[in-house]
Amino acid sequence: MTSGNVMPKTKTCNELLSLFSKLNRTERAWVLYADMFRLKIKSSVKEFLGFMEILGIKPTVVTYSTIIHGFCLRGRVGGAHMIFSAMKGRAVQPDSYTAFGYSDEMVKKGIMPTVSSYNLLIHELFMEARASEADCMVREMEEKGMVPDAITYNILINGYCRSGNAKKAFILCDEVLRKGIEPTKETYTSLIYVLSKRKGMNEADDLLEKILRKGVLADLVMLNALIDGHCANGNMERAFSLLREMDKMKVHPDEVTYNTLMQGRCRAGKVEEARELLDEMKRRGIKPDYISYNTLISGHNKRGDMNDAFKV
DNA sequence: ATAGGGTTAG
Repeated sequence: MTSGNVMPKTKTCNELLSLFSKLNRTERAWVLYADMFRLKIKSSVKEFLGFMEILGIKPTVVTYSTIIHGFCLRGRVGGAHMIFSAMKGRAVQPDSYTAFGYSDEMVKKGIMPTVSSYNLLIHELFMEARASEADCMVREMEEKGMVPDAITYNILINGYCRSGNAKKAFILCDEVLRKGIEPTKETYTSLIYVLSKRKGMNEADDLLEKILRKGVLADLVMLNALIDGHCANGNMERAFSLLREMDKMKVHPDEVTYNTLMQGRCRAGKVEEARELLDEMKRRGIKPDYISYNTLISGHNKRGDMNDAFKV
């Protein structure tokens, strides 16, 4: 639990604790020993499964999903894919990872991928920019009679938005609505983000209005993305009117909001006005970060007034 | 029980 660079989440800890509480004293000693031991060796997952086996605790699909997640977080993508293949009963290369049950033995033990396991892998494929394979995964799920859930769709929509494929993202959003799944505010943020990046500011504004009408509360990240779109397209008036709307909606702007606005003003050659925003954010108790200063310094630099750049 | 989620510079 303590090894590695990934902090366990509360729920994970609860899981381990509940596991722990089911053990007798000797077994607890073994687990503690295992944990201590894991700090000194690399193959912690193998060890963990090994001790589980010794203790007669059978891993479930959740155990393996948790392991897949851990591998993804640590960038051990190959391992993640292999465990998933093993869950599907596909023969995997008999190497060190298969030693403790990552093999087609899993199917015999009744370990089959769930929607959650698929979601893990679909997300991983998007992180690796392997969108078409992610699509195949969804089809594979559906062929097996599994139903993609809201999380599956959020992964897909966000993935396509990040790669700039707005069309595909909107098609998926329609599909979600058709299926009666309620998109979340994060889904809409992804869509506003992609519209803003693709200069579709009218559509982005319309979408925000539609969302608000639906009763979904606008939030900071969503509005920041929209403000950035307007700044990038030189519509500073609209950007600032959104800032005022934020205040009205009691959504408190943060350093990202102000950095975005400062950048917009710098881009328009209004470095002094951008500098005023630095004071304004300080007055409002928002702490400028390194991006705030970089933005102003490079704004001055572009104009060649190095003295002012140093004053920032 | 495990899984997803967003914004700013260069």
